[in-house]
Amino acid sequence: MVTNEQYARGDLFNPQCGTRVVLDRIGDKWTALAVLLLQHGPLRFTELRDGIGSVAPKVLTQTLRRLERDGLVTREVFAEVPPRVVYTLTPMGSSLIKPLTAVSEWAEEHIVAINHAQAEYDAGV
Amino acid sequence: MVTNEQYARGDLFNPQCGTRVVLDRIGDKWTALAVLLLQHGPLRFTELRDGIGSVAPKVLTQTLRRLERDGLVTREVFAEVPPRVVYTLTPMGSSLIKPLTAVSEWAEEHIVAINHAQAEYDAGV
DNA sequence: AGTAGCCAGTTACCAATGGATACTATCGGC
DNA sequence: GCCGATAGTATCCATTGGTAACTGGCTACT
Repeated sequence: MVTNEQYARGDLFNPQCGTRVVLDRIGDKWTALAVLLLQHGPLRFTELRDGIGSVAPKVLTQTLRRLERDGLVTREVFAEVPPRVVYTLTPMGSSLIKPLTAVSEWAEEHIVAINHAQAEYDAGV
Repeated sequence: MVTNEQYARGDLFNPQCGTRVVLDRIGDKWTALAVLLLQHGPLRFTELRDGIGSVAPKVLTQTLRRLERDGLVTREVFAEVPPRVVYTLTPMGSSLIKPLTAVSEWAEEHIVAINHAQAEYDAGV
């Protein structure tokens, strides 16, 4: 039975809906973090890599290339030695900061409760 | 060189920061979508599975178990035939809806621009 | 009596994504 | 003529996600 109510949920049930497409894109392991890290200004490849700390260069490259393809960051190469590559948020990329920050703030507020819930669950409550 | 500015970025550079831990958790393939789908009320396993459409039952089970462990959803089993299992957002889970909706709205607003950027990138501009 | 079906999964196996480590190109300095 | 710095590739391994088939308890149909 398909009710009005189901429709009122938005078309999240449709795999083609913008939300789902975008979640597929920014919902991988490092994309959201990379955008958040770039919010205060451009960063170089190594700054991102060392900042994240645990990402393999291959994976960081993939992440940044996808962001570039999606029009969320620009990649500027300076033909110097040693080479310098700078990643910068585009206006569209910057506009994503606000919603991502909302998630980030939620995270900071609830991380303790989440850890607590996990401990209870694991204790077999 | 470590500047004040780097500190002002928040401790996103620290892998233990709440934001990063939470992004690791809800940043997998189906978690955010599952929470969004549950926002209008409880759903059964098959409702989620059929609604998402392309998720394997094994993976959906994993996703829901993680959400339960994190204290974001509750899992109620009714000992009927055929069995009935209902997933419901906890208050903490519900509080995540607002930030996730912010991302969702951003997605709906920018999906066209993203597709456009992709097409340009792929055309080798 | 036998069988088929419903729901909420589980099991076994395969594909795709992510991670660790080593290597490359370029050039200036030692 | 060798080292080091940067921004990556290349190669191989680990972890996650996906596919398809099966389970188990009970009901309904034949």
